[in-house]
Amino acid sequence: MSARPTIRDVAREAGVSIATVSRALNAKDDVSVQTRERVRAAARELGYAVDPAARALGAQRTQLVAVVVGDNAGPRDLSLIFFGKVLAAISRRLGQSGYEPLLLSERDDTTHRFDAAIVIGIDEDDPLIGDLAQRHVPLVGVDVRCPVPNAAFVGSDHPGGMRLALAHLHALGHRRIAHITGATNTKAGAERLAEFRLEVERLGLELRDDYVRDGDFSSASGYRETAELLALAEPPTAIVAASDLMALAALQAIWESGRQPGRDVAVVGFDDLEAAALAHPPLTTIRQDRQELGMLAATAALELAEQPDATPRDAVVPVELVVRASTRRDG
Amino acid sequence: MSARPTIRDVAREAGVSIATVSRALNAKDDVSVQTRERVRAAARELGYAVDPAARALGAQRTQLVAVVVGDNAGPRDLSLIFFGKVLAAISRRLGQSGYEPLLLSERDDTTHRFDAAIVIGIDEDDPLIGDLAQRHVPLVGVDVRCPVPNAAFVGSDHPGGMRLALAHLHALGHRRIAHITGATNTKAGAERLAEFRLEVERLGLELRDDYVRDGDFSSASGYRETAELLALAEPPTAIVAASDLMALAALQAIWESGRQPGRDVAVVGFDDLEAAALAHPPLTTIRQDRQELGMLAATAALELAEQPDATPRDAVVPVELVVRASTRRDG
DNA sequence: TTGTAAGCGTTATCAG
DNA sequence: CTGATAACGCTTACAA
Repeated sequence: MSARPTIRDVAREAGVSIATVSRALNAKDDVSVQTRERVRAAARELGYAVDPAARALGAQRTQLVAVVVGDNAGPRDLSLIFFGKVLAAISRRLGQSGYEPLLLSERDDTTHRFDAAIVIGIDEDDPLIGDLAQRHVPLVGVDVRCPVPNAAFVGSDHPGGMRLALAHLHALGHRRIAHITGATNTKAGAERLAEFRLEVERLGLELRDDYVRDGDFSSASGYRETAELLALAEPPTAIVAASDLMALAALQAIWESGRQPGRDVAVVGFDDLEAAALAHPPLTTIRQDRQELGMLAATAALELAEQPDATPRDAVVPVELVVRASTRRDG
Repeated sequence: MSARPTIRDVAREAGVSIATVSRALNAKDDVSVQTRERVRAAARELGYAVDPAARALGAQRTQLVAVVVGDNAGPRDLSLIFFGKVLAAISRRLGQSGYEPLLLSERDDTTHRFDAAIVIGIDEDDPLIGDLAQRHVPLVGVDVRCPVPNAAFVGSDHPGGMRLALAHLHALGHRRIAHITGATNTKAGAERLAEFRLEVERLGLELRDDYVRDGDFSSASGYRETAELLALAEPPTAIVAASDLMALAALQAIWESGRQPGRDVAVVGFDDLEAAALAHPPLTTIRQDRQELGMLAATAALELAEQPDATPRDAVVPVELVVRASTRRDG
């Protein structure tokens, strides 16, 4: 029994034409309130729901938002550690407006059509961005500034985060502060590094080349560079790592050198992953509001999907210093 | 310029009818090889790609697989910590076959249509499962046994994992072993608990009620229950936690009690999250092959999508004991 | 405010 | 093996 009811069934039930049903259900303003209510009642009665495929074909909109999670912040699965929460928030926000996220692989043949796309963790010069722009897909970059017109941007306040970290350490009396960078082909990595340099000068500290170490967000690089730092003739008393994963690895390297993190070397991370609070000692870190990031990205995508000519506005999400024992002398 | 080419353009270019184009492109067997090649060439030439909406309307298949990540393993965002990697693998595998994952929220109005669904981290009696089954959507459960006919199952070997953990600890000489359970409304939580009981008996150890503590996978519960265990008159010498998050929290509680994890109390986790190796001491754990889990789930979904009457087969993915310092006396 | 009817781009049926 | 042609279910001018 029960083939899915179509718009025609609803029309019959409500005693109107299918065009009217369509209008009523899509909340067009040119339907009388009465008819609209009657139609809606009929639809509810029959358990009718628009067929998205038919709608897509007829109206050229799919109610789908593509989400592309690249891997410039670590291999793709690692990126999902960071972005999982963002993804969840995106999904939630889109759902509220009757949209749904389509999870795209970066090198997908991208067969499906969608009304907007959110890109995360990909490079600014990724050809994907050009492709999408050319197809007139409204774009939202999360921590990615898409170099095309009409793309929205949502990102964390990375420079602000670095300032918070350095101010905190400086206030604790640290003067020899090192930075293990993230991948500098990402906005997060590049901005944190740039601000580190500026702020170190601003604080009147010496900007030593050997205190700026190339990492790539991965724990492996964090471990490696920390070991190098500790081996210096004059090791730093504090390390700011551009990711929690690197910071956790730093703690490990510090323990293994016979020192005690917090007491002997202070460590600050970035992100506030779940594991940060569970570290030993618990990790001081710059928390990013991943929930808010996702919410804003989704909202921007919806706006652009519904009026592609709207001028996309940038959103910079504040970050927060979370102080834990890894920067405490009595750690 | 350049409206997307349609099947008609390809037909014209190749000098055949649109019906033939459709057949050729869909690899039907009733097209001559020559025509097929000619059509394909024309399609490539024009940069033609099927419009998925039109296809969905005509053929009743969307090339979409819904992925529902519930939150019975922690709030939704937390679940993504575990399942992010699974998700990535699903996405990759689906992409290979021209399908794409649609990320559904559990309480979504599920407007979109899809050819199969993969459910993760939801309860077996979640109404969603019934809904989907009724709509004749082929189902694949990851660590969820869907109580409907024709649903495939993919899961880790939880009992095997527990046996590995206990055998390891027993071999190290531990006799007072406790378990902090996961949420027992999940297969992972329930099976690990059940096997813990069986195996403790099998090893000839005493099965003490106060050594079986109710957790829910979250770090908070891990911390709480570990503290309780340490406060016992006769605390255990080893703890098996049903998740790494709980195990990491256990390490913390142990440190804070003035004991040293590994030396004084051994800890084994489950999952092998990225953070496990970065803990202090690094965490011994039962690694789940999340990549394989996702791959198998996607493969099962594809099979069912393409022939819904195929008998779904169960897949149990082996787990692996990863020994690190948290079970080493010299930890 | 509402109805009629022409697409939207495929797939599938049925002749040929 | 190939070609017409009728669905598929909806949106949207255009008319009324």
